Amino acid sequence: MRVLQAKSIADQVDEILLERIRSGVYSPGSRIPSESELSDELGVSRATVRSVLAKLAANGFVIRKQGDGTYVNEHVHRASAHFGNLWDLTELIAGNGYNPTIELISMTRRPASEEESLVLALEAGEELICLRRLFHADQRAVILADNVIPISLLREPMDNLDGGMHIREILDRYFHQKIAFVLTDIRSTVLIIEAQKFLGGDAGRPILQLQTTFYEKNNLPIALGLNFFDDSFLHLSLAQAWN
Amino acid sequence: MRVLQAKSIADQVDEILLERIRSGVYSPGSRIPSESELSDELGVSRATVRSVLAKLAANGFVIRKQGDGTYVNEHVHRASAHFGNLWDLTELIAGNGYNPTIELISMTRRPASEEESLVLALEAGEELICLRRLFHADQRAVILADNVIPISLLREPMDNLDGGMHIREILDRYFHQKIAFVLTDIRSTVLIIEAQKFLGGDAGRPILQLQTTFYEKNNLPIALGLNFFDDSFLHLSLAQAWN
DNA sequence: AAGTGGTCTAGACCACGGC
DNA sequence: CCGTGGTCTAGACCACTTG
Repeated sequence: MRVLQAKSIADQVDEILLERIRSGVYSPGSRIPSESELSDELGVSRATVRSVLAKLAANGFVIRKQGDGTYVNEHVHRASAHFGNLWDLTELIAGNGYNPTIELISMTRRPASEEESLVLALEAGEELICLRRLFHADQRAVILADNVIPISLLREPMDNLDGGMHIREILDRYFHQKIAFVLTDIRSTVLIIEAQKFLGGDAGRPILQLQTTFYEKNNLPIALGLNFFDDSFLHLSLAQAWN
Repeated sequence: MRVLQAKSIADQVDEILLERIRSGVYSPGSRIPSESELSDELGVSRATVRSVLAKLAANGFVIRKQGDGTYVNEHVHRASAHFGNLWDLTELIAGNGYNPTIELISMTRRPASEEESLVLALEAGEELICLRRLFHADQRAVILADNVIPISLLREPMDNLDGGMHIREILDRYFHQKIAFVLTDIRSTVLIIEAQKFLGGDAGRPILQLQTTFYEKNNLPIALGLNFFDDSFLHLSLAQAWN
């Protein structure tokens, strides 16, 4: 009996193939079965197999060669991030080979700054909920993540907040908002004292800063993220297929 | 008479829709015609229209709402980079609203370092061709780009090299290599004196560093890139759709 | 020549949202 | 209810690579 909603056929095929790649059933550098063979074996149409392989290729897991076959990419394991989840910090930590945990530092409220009001399209003085969390990779603090959300969007009481939730889950559960798309600015900055308290090491050293704006489907901004990212320990590495 | 190879139907549809979005025929925030209407108007199947709309949505140009319609995303103009071309520096400069130009600083040859030999899978002491180029945004130097390629891959004399060529074109024309996929590490560092000579400003200030490894279709590394990126002037901003 | 991936079509059914 | 996008199918033809 299924507890959760059934997944789409394509998602199931995606999981099967990724599992085979990760477990080595399809070994690095080797050729995997053809589209026709996979569609026969899995009992789905070739179009469905193709849509999955296209996604895997775009993320660099496989390399496709017309007239030849589809091969497992042996270098993609170096990548820590993939398209569509650049702002998923737990996956980023896991992609670096560490076990991610999230620690809730504080949850406060304060009026929005001028810049925040502008970006979030708020009236002057509207209040924000500020979430400060610390992401650990195997016990080591690596990302300080601040998120701010207008309090006017709050729909459910935020008692007993589980700090380990993904920002997407928090927005869904307490604000009834679904993320439609995301803009991420990647910047280089120096580690400020306030962040150094959490991340340790030398203040003033170069560090990555990820500034994220979350939008819902009607193009309205619903939240901001400001992440200080210790890239001396964690690598931000992107795989991209050509075409 | 066509001079170049005919483009695929999907690519043509892609160009048409992007042009309509950019020119405002489909104005920001408005709903564009449905899949059926587009397939009727353009004389292509709905599946083809869908594949194009899926690509546009993944890059944030449009937002799709089941049961409602497809809308032009009014915020995507802030993005300067899109998936699949993070390493395309001229597009990145253009995405920031500047006119990109490339200046060839030097072309030299030297033996590979130990690390380079490792990454490029070379024998000890093999020689590299080193290309140093400076990317300008409206006359202002913004990216110092070094590329190294094993000399053993060279297939054509590199006389009269056009420094303005894309690295992909250089690899194709002079080395007969086609890029299959790319790994890019994004790091934060401080501006070293050697790069400061070209980029100006204060040495020691934080700066982005993009380290790229280029692979051909057989999983063999063919080139490296090391880009110093002045993000105090140019923004690295990525748009991502949620699903 | 045979087999692969690349492209495209026509049509079916479903899930969702606005009217 | 109707129209929208989401999913999936079966099949055709093409372009390319390899033996």
